[in-house]
Amino acid sequence: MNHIEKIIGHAEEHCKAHGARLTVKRKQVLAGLIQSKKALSAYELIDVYKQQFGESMPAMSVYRILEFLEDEHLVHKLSLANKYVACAHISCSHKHAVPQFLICRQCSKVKEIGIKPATIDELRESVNEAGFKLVNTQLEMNCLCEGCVAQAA
Amino acid sequence: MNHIEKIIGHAEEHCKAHGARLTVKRKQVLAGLIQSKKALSAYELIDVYKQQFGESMPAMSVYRILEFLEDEHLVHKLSLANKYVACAHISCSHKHAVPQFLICRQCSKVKEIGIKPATIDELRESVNEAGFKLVNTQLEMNCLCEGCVAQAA
DNA sequence: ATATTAATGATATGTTATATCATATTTTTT
DNA sequence: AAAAAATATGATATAACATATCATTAATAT
Repeated sequence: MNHIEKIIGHAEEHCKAHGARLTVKRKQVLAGLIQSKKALSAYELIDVYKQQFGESMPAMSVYRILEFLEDEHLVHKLSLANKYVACAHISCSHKHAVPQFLICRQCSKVKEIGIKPATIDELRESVNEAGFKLVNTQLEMNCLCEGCVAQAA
Repeated sequence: MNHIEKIIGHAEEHCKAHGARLTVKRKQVLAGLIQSKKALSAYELIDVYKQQFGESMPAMSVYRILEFLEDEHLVHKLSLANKYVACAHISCSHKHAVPQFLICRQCSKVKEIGIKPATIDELRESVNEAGFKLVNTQLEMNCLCEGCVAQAA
Protein backbone atom coordinates (compact mmCIF):
# COMPACT_ATOMS: atom_id res chain seq x y z
CA MET A 1 0.00 0.00 0.00
CA ASN A 2 1.64 3.18 -1.14
CA HIS A 3 1.52 6.64 0.28
CA ILE A 4 -1.47 7.85 -1.71
CA GLU A 5 -3.53 4.78 -1.04
CA LYS A 6 -2.89 5.32 2.63
CA ILE A 7 -4.15 8.88 2.47
CA ILE A 8 -7.19 7.81 0.49
CA GLY A 9 -7.81 5.21 3.16
CA HIS A 10 -7.86 7.91 5.80
CA ALA A 11 -10.16 10.02 3.68
CA GLU A 12 -12.47 7.06 3.38
CA GLU A 13 -12.62 6.51 7.10
CA HIS A 14 -13.20 10.20 7.64
CA CYS A 15 -16.18 10.13 5.31
CA LYS A 16 -17.56 6.89 6.60
CA ALA A 17 -17.51 8.28 10.12
CA HIS A 18 -20.40 10.55 9.32
CA GLY A 19 -22.14 8.74 6.54
CA ALA A 20 -20.60 10.54 3.58
CA ARG A 21 -19.78 8.40 0.57
CA LEU A 22 -16.35 8.58 -0.95
CA THR A 23 -17.30 6.98 -4.24
CA VAL A 24 -14.89 5.68 -6.86
CA LYS A 25 -14.99 8.88 -8.92
CA ARG A 26 -14.54 11.03 -5.87
CA LYS A 27 -11.56 8.93 -4.86
CA GLN A 28 -10.08 9.22 -8.32
CA VAL A 29 -10.39 12.99 -8.34
CA LEU A 30 -8.97 13.27 -4.84
CA ALA A 31 -6.09 10.98 -5.80
CA GLY A 32 -5.39 13.20 -8.80
CA LEU A 33 -5.03 16.19 -6.53
CA ILE A 34 -2.95 14.35 -3.96
CA GLN A 35 -0.51 13.20 -6.59
CA SER A 36 -0.12 16.65 -8.05
CA LYS A 37 2.80 18.72 -6.87
CA LYS A 38 0.82 21.88 -7.52
CA ALA A 39 -2.65 23.33 -7.42
CA LEU A 40 -4.83 22.31 -10.34
CA SER A 41 -7.77 24.00 -11.98
CA ALA A 42 -10.93 21.98 -12.48
CA TYR A 43 -10.12 21.68 -16.16
CA GLU A 44 -6.54 20.65 -15.51
CA LEU A 45 -7.97 17.98 -13.27
CA ILE A 46 -10.12 16.81 -16.15
CA ASP A 47 -6.97 16.45 -18.23
CA VAL A 48 -5.24 14.51 -15.47
CA TYR A 49 -8.24 12.24 -15.18
CA LYS A 50 -8.35 11.67 -18.92
CA GLN A 51 -4.67 10.79 -18.95
CA GLN A 52 -4.91 8.39 -16.04
CA PHE A 53 -8.14 6.65 -16.89
CA GLY A 54 -8.49 7.13 -20.62
CA GLU A 55 -12.03 8.28 -20.09
CA SER A 56 -13.07 11.90 -19.91
CA MET A 57 -15.05 13.34 -17.04
CA PRO A 58 -17.57 16.12 -17.63
CA ALA A 59 -16.71 19.48 -16.09
CA MET A 60 -19.96 19.41 -14.18
CA SER A 61 -18.92 16.20 -12.46
CA VAL A 62 -15.54 17.55 -11.51
CA TYR A 63 -17.08 20.65 -9.97
CA ARG A 64 -19.64 18.58 -8.13
CA ILE A 65 -16.97 16.30 -6.81
CA LEU A 66 -14.75 19.19 -5.81
CA GLU A 67 -17.65 20.68 -3.91
CA PHE A 68 -18.17 17.43 -2.06
CA LEU A 69 -14.48 17.16 -1.24
CA GLU A 70 -14.41 20.75 -0.01
CA ASP A 71 -17.38 20.09 2.22
CA GLU A 72 -15.46 17.17 3.65
CA HIS A 73 -12.38 19.36 4.12
CA LEU A 74 -10.39 17.01 1.96
CA VAL A 75 -9.74 19.68 -0.65
CA HIS A 76 -9.26 23.43 -0.47
CA LYS A 77 -10.20 25.91 -3.11
CA LEU A 78 -7.67 28.68 -3.67
CA SER A 79 -9.44 31.80 -4.85
CA LEU A 80 -6.22 33.57 -5.59
CA ALA A 81 -5.47 31.11 -8.35
CA ASN A 82 -8.87 29.58 -9.09
CA LYS A 83 -7.30 26.25 -8.40
CA TYR A 84 -7.73 23.38 -6.02
CA VAL A 85 -5.37 21.48 -3.71
CA ALA A 86 -5.72 18.40 -1.57
CA CYS A 87 -5.68 19.14 2.12
CA ALA A 88 -2.21 18.55 3.50
CA HIS A 89 -3.55 16.95 6.67
CA ILE A 90 -5.94 14.27 5.55
CA SER A 91 -4.03 11.62 7.44
CA CYS A 92 -3.73 13.51 10.70
CA SER A 93 -6.33 12.41 13.14
CA HIS A 94 -6.40 15.52 15.28
CA LYS A 95 -8.49 18.56 14.48
CA HIS A 96 -6.89 21.27 12.41
CA ALA A 97 -7.31 24.98 12.43
CA VAL A 98 -8.25 26.53 9.12
CA PRO A 99 -5.02 26.71 7.18
CA GLN A 100 -3.18 29.41 5.32
CA PHE A 101 -1.80 28.94 1.84
CA LEU A 102 1.36 30.12 0.22
CA ILE A 103 0.87 30.04 -3.50
CA CYS A 104 3.74 30.39 -5.91
CA ARG A 105 2.53 32.81 -8.51
CA GLN A 106 5.03 31.40 -10.95
CA CYS A 107 4.45 27.66 -10.81
CA SER A 108 1.31 27.18 -8.67
CA LYS A 109 3.19 25.18 -6.08
CA VAL A 110 1.32 25.45 -2.81
CA LYS A 111 2.38 25.14 0.78
CA GLU A 112 -0.20 24.84 3.50
CA ILE A 113 0.90 26.34 6.78
CA GLY A 114 -0.63 27.12 10.12
CA ILE A 115 0.45 30.52 11.27
CA LYS A 116 0.66 31.30 14.96
CA PRO A 117 -2.71 31.52 16.69
CA ALA A 118 -1.55 34.80 18.18
CA THR A 119 -1.14 36.25 14.71
CA ILE A 120 -4.60 35.08 13.78
CA ASP A 121 -5.95 36.70 16.92
CA GLU A 122 -4.36 39.99 15.94
CA LEU A 123 -5.91 39.75 12.52
CA ARG A 124 -9.29 38.96 13.95
CA GLU A 125 -9.03 41.91 16.25
CA SER A 126 -8.22 44.25 13.38
CA VAL A 127 -11.26 42.91 11.56
CA ASN A 128 -13.49 43.44 14.58
CA GLU A 129 -12.22 46.97 15.02
CA ALA A 130 -13.31 47.65 11.46
CA GLY A 131 -16.81 46.47 12.34
CA PHE A 132 -16.64 43.28 10.34
CA LYS A 133 -16.74 39.69 11.48
CA LEU A 134 -14.16 37.22 10.24
CA VAL A 135 -15.98 34.25 8.77
CA ASN A 136 -13.00 32.20 7.84
CA THR A 137 -9.33 32.36 8.64
CA GLN A 138 -8.18 30.83 5.39
CA LEU A 139 -5.59 33.21 4.01
CA GLU A 140 -4.02 33.00 0.62
CA MET A 141 -0.74 34.69 0.00
CA ASN A 142 0.91 35.57 -3.22
CA CYS A 143 4.41 34.13 -3.00
CA LEU A 144 7.33 32.73 -4.85
CA CYS A 145 8.55 29.27 -3.94
CA GLU A 146 12.22 28.51 -3.39
CA GLY A 147 12.67 27.14 -6.85
CA CYS A 148 11.15 30.12 -8.58
CA VAL A 149 13.04 32.60 -6.40
CA ALA A 150 16.27 30.88 -7.37
CA GLN A 151 15.31 30.95 -11.01
CA ALA A 152 14.41 34.64 -10.91
CA ALA A 153 17.77 35.58 -9.36
CA MET B 1 -17.37 70.19 -6.75
CA ASN B 2 -18.67 67.10 -5.05
CA HIS B 3 -16.88 64.38 -3.21
CA ILE B 4 -16.36 62.12 -6.18
CA GLU B 5 -15.12 64.87 -8.45
CA LYS B 6 -12.61 65.75 -5.78
CA ILE B 7 -11.30 62.19 -5.67
CA ILE B 8 -11.14 62.04 -9.44
CA GLY B 9 -9.19 65.27 -9.32
CA HIS B 10 -6.64 63.68 -7.05
CA ALA B 11 -6.47 60.65 -9.28
CA GLU B 12 -5.81 62.91 -12.22
CA GLU B 13 -2.96 64.68 -10.48
CA HIS B 14 -1.53 61.37 -9.41
CA CYS B 15 -1.48 60.16 -13.00
CA LYS B 16 -0.22 63.39 -14.45
CA ALA B 17 2.70 63.33 -12.03
CA HIS B 18 4.29 60.50 -13.96
CA GLY B 19 2.87 60.97 -17.40
CA ALA B 20 0.00 58.51 -17.21
CA ARG B 21 -3.21 59.58 -18.90
CA LEU B 22 -6.46 59.42 -17.03
CA THR B 23 -8.71 59.62 -20.07
CA VAL B 24 -12.43 60.28 -20.06
CA LYS B 25 -13.37 56.61 -20.19
CA ARG B 26 -10.91 55.73 -17.49
CA LYS B 27 -12.34 58.48 -15.34
CA GLN B 28 -15.85 57.25 -15.96
CA VAL B 29 -15.00 53.70 -14.96
CA LEU B 30 -13.14 54.88 -11.90
CA ALA B 31 -16.07 57.10 -10.94
CA GLY B 32 -18.39 54.13 -11.28
CA LEU B 33 -16.32 52.21 -8.78
CA ILE B 34 -15.95 55.12 -6.40
CA GLN B 35 -19.68 55.68 -6.33
CA SER B 36 -20.42 52.03 -5.67
CA LYS B 37 -20.91 51.00 -2.09
CA LYS B 38 -19.65 47.56 -2.90
CA ALA B 39 -17.17 45.69 -5.05
CA LEU B 40 -18.26 45.28 -8.66
CA SER B 41 -17.39 42.69 -11.24
CA ALA B 42 -16.21 43.88 -14.63
CA TYR B 43 -19.58 43.02 -16.10
CA GLU B 44 -21.47 44.76 -13.32
CA LEU B 45 -19.36 47.77 -14.12
CA ILE B 46 -20.46 47.52 -17.73
CA ASP B 47 -24.06 47.64 -16.55
CA VAL B 48 -23.35 50.64 -14.36
CA TYR B 49 -21.70 52.37 -17.28
CA LYS B 50 -24.60 51.60 -19.56
CA GLN B 51 -27.06 52.98 -17.04
CA GLN B 52 -25.11 56.15 -16.45
CA PHE B 53 -24.09 56.96 -19.99
CA GLY B 54 -26.65 55.20 -22.11
CA GLU B 55 -23.85 53.74 -24.16
CA SER B 56 -22.42 50.30 -23.69
CA MET B 57 -18.74 49.64 -23.18
CA PRO B 58 -17.13 46.46 -24.51
CA ALA B 59 -15.86 44.01 -21.90
CA MET B 60 -12.42 44.25 -23.41
CA SER B 61 -12.32 47.98 -22.73
CA VAL B 62 -13.42 47.59 -19.15
CA TYR B 63 -10.73 45.02 -18.48
CA ARG B 64 -8.11 47.17 -20.15
CA ILE B 65 -9.17 50.15 -18.12
CA LEU B 66 -9.24 48.16 -14.90
CA GLU B 67 -5.74 46.99 -15.63
CA PHE B 68 -4.58 50.55 -16.10
CA LEU B 69 -6.27 51.66 -12.90
CA GLU B 70 -4.72 48.78 -11.00
CA ASP B 71 -1.30 49.67 -12.30
CA GLU B 72 -1.91 53.18 -11.03
CA HIS B 73 -3.04 51.81 -7.67
CA LEU B 74 -6.36 53.53 -8.07
CA VAL B 75 -8.26 50.27 -8.09
CA HIS B 76 -7.74 46.92 -6.39
CA LYS B 77 -8.76 43.56 -7.71
CA LEU B 78 -10.24 41.22 -5.14
CA SER B 79 -9.51 37.64 -6.10
CA LEU B 80 -11.72 36.27 -3.40
CA ALA B 81 -14.75 37.72 -5.13
CA ASN B 82 -13.53 38.33 -8.69
CA LYS B 83 -14.55 41.91 -8.20
CA TYR B 84 -12.96 45.32 -8.20
CA VAL B 85 -12.98 48.24 -5.77
CA ALA B 86 -11.68 51.76 -5.90
CA CYS B 87 -8.74 52.36 -3.63
CA ALA B 88 -9.90 53.91 -0.40
CA HIS B 89 -6.93 56.27 -0.27
CA ILE B 90 -6.85 58.00 -3.60
CA SER B 91 -7.05 61.40 -1.98
CA CYS B 92 -4.38 60.82 0.62
CA SER B 93 -1.12 62.28 -0.43
CA HIS B 94 1.16 60.10 1.68
CA LYS B 95 2.42 56.69 0.63
CA HIS B 96 0.34 53.70 1.61
CA ALA B 97 1.28 50.21 2.54
CA VAL B 98 -0.38 47.45 0.58
CA PRO B 99 -3.83 47.14 2.08
CA GLN B 100 -5.92 44.31 3.42
CA PHE B 101 -9.53 43.79 2.47
CA LEU B 102 -12.51 42.68 4.43
CA ILE B 103 -15.11 41.40 2.02
CA CYS B 104 -18.65 40.74 3.08
CA ARG B 105 -19.50 37.40 1.56
CA GLN B 106 -23.16 38.29 1.69
CA CYS B 107 -23.35 41.71 0.06
CA SER B 108 -19.87 42.37 -1.38
CA LYS B 109 -19.37 45.40 0.81
CA VAL B 110 -15.66 45.96 1.22
CA LYS B 111 -13.58 47.63 3.85
CA GLU B 112 -9.98 48.42 3.22
CA ILE B 113 -7.83 48.33 6.33
CA GLY B 114 -4.16 48.49 7.19
CA ILE B 115 -3.33 45.92 9.78
CA LYS B 116 -0.47 46.50 12.18
CA PRO B 117 2.95 46.29 10.56
CA ALA B 118 3.96 43.97 13.37
CA THR B 119 1.26 41.52 12.33
CA ILE B 120 2.46 41.69 8.75
CA ASP B 121 5.99 41.02 9.94
CA GLU B 122 4.81 37.92 11.78
CA LEU B 123 3.09 36.70 8.67
CA ARG B 124 6.12 37.33 6.54
CA GLU B 125 8.24 35.43 8.99
CA SER B 126 5.91 32.43 8.89
CA VAL B 127 6.15 32.52 5.13
CA ASN B 128 9.92 32.66 5.18
CA GLU B 129 10.08 29.76 7.60
CA ALA B 130 8.11 27.75 5.10
CA GLY B 131 10.73 28.53 2.46
CA PHE B 132 8.55 30.85 0.44
CA LYS B 133 8.89 34.55 -0.24
CA LEU B 134 5.92 36.84 0.23
CA VAL B 135 5.42 38.80 -2.98
CA ASN B 136 2.51 40.90 -1.89
CA THR B 137 0.92 41.65 1.42
CA GLN B 138 -2.55 42.20 0.06
CA LEU B 139 -4.79 39.96 2.13
CA GLU B 140 -8.42 39.27 1.45
CA MET B 141 -10.60 38.03 4.22
CA ASN B 142 -13.95 36.40 4.07
CA CYS B 143 -16.17 38.37 6.42
CA LEU B 144 -19.63 39.52 7.20
CA CYS B 145 -20.29 43.23 7.47
CA GLU B 146 -22.23 44.72 10.35
CA GLY B 147 -25.43 44.89 8.37
CA CYS B 148 -25.30 41.28 7.28
CA VAL B 149 -24.34 40.06 10.74
CA ALA B 150 -27.37 41.85 12.14
CA GLN B 151 -29.58 40.38 9.47
CA ALA B 152 -28.31 36.86 10.07
CA ALA B 153 -28.99 37.06 13.80
C1' DA C 1 2.98 68.19 -40.98
C1' DT C 2 4.62 63.80 -40.08
C1' DA C 3 6.02 60.06 -37.38
C1' DT C 4 5.43 57.73 -33.22
C1' DT C 5 3.17 56.17 -29.33
C1' DA C 6 -0.87 55.28 -26.72
C1' DA C 7 -5.82 54.37 -26.39
C1' DT C 8 -9.97 52.48 -27.96
C1' DG C 9 -13.08 49.64 -31.05
C1' DA C 10 -14.37 45.31 -32.92
C1' DT C 11 -14.39 40.57 -33.01
C1' DA C 12 -13.22 36.14 -31.55
C1' DT C 13 -12.13 32.92 -28.29
C1' DG C 14 -10.45 30.94 -23.96
C1' DT C 15 -11.29 29.79 -19.10
C1' DT C 16 -13.98 29.10 -15.02
C1' DA C 17 -18.36 27.83 -13.12
C1' DT C 18 -23.41 26.88 -12.56
C1' DA C 19 -28.36 25.47 -13.88
C1' DT C 20 -31.31 21.88 -14.99
C1' DC C 21 -33.38 17.74 -16.24
C1' DA C 22 -32.60 12.78 -17.11
C1' DT C 23 -30.70 8.40 -15.63
C1' DA C 24 -28.40 5.23 -12.65
C1' DT C 25 -26.98 3.65 -8.26
C1' DT C 26 -27.33 3.07 -3.30
C1' DT C 27 -29.90 3.01 0.94
C1' DT C 28 -34.01 2.65 3.55
C1' DT C 29 -38.49 1.06 4.33
C1' DT C 30 -41.94 -2.14 3.91
C1' DA D 1 -37.01 -9.18 -1.99
C1' DA D 2 -39.61 -5.31 -3.95
C1' DA D 3 -40.85 -0.61 -3.72
C1' DA D 4 -39.84 3.94 -2.32
C1' DA D 5 -36.65 7.43 -1.26
C1' DA D 6 -32.37 9.52 -1.33
C1' DT D 7 -28.00 10.23 -3.46
C1' DA D 8 -24.78 10.37 -7.32
C1' DT D 9 -23.72 10.82 -12.03
C1' DG D 10 -24.55 11.89 -17.10
C1' DA D 11 -25.74 15.09 -20.60
C1' DT D 12 -26.49 19.43 -22.32
C1' DA D 13 -26.78 24.22 -22.16
C1' DT D 14 -25.43 28.49 -20.74
C1' DA D 15 -23.63 31.99 -17.59
C1' DA D 16 -19.77 34.59 -15.80
C1' DC D 17 -15.09 35.97 -16.01
C1' DA D 18 -11.10 37.10 -18.86
C1' DT D 19 -7.63 37.52 -22.75
C1' DA D 20 -5.74 37.62 -27.75
C1' DT D 21 -5.37 40.11 -31.79
C1' DC D 22 -5.82 43.24 -35.42
C1' DA D 23 -7.89 47.65 -37.04
C1' DT D 24 -8.75 52.45 -36.13
C1' DT D 25 -8.54 56.75 -33.76
C1' DA D 26 -6.46 60.19 -30.80
C1' DA D 27 -2.60 62.35 -28.46
C1' DT D 28 2.32 63.51 -28.23
C1' DA D 29 6.82 64.22 -29.93
C1' DT D 30 9.85 65.36 -33.81
